[in-house]
Amino acid sequence: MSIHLFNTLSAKKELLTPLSGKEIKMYCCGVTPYGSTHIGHSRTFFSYDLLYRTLKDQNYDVRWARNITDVDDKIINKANEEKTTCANIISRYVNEQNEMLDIFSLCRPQHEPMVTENILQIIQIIQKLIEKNYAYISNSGVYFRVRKFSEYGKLSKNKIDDLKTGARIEVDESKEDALDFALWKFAKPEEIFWSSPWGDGRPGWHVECSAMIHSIFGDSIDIHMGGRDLIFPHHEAEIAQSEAATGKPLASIWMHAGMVTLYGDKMSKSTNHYVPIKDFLTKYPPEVLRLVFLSVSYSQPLDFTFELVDENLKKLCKLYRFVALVDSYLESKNINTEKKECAQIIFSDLEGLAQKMRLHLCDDLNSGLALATMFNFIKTINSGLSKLEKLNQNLSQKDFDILLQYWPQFKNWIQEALGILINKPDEFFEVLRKYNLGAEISISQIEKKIEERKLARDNKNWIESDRIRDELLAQGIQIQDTPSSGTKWTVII
RNA sequence: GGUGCUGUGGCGGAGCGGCUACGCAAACGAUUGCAAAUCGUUUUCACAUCGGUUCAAAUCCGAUCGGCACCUCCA
Repeated sequence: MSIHLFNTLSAKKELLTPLSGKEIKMYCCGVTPYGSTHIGHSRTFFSYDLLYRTLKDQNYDVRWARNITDVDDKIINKANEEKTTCANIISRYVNEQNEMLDIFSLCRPQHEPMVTENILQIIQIIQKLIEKNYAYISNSGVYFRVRKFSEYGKLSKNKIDDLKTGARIEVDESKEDALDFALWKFAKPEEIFWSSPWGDGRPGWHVECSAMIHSIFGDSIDIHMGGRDLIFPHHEAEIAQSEAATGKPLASIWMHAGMVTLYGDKMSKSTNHYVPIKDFLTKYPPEVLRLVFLSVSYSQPLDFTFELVDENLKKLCKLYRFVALVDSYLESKNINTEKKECAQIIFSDLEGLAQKMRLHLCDDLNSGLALATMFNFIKTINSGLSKLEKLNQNLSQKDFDILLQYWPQFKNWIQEALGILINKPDEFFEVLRKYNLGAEISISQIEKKIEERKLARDNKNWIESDRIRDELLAQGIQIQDTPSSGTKWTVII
């Protein structure tokens, strides 16, 4: 199956054609670890994850790198603020990020380069740019000569002269042009620094990514991805540096994940308007956030609200209920032998379901349509099973065979490809119960109550049976009597 | 000011030339001891406005009016 991806560079959806064979070289911009990871960051990380999973699912041999910017003004500022070392700040937030990745089951790249591990490569690139006259040394650092790179602006579609008139950049007397950006910043007193042929200092932000890409992958990669806000100047600068140095295109496809707003305004660390991941996880199970992001296309902006999360929690419950239902059909096949076998085949679509969903994922990661396909399937099956119940008939042998062959396979696929439905339904509802109730009522207590209620119901003592149900309801537990598999419970959302 | 994205039913959100997206919410019915879940039906012209292209436009083009992002560090 061919994969089409929207390329910011060409502003078109393009067929993915790897530079070599089935190998994909992919680089994604990571974060600067100076503050708590928030929902906005995680959205971008979820987008990377979806791309990676889709490529893997299509049997590409993906080599993936995501950097950690461990040298930056903000880290230095934060360290000074807290009177601690940069290393402390970095390890604190890198750990936090890694915890987040684990909690959300986000795939990890094979390479997680740090700037400080790549100083040599950075110096080499800058050296090359100086030799080619693309860079110059001033009294505050080494700068890239933007006007010499004629294609500057090709990613963001900005024209150099438009930028200049609109720029609000502080005029730095030592720069030849206000647009020129730093490749190497000379060290101020008591700042961390490395030696270079031009003087002690540290690398500029943009050059780090170029250097890490070149040291891991070489001159060109297949896919470069990052948040939308990095298009300009970061990615534009990366293109300028790398392509000026090598004369080859840096990346074939440039992908950008949409920004997350919080009740209408952009989530951002600098404006202190954000929901930290830690806070989110005190209220909701992690899988819900994945569904929130899967429901909307990765490139579009997303307005995060708790109403939206609640809606997705309901959707997730619906998905898990369905899994539980189908599982029960597969497990209890031989129980109701007295029932007649149904002549109609209900599960015939199951065989091609994953493939249909794949088709959407391969179309610029259209996870929303993939999910819609799944929901359509659920409706068809529920409708079929509902008729079956009405006629008091059993699943056909053919259906059972289809289930046996394709259902475990499908569940496995959706876990791998979309990263959802990774728990057993019982476990999921148990996790939800903990979120809603803390430790007030245990599963064994719930089950005891259900047992008591069953006794009352058997005696047609409806008053007692309803009393027990209301009691559980007050504790957030919803009872469900099923015709064939007894009484079940779920959590009220 | 420049650049890019965007305006879809009560809400979120796909679709981007002809086909009920999907989900949530609401109402009624079936089912149920009553519920829940599930199924069925409904929520009258859903596609910002005005022009144009076309046999056909939410979808393409133009204009107008909104919203967001970037042009300074940002995922």
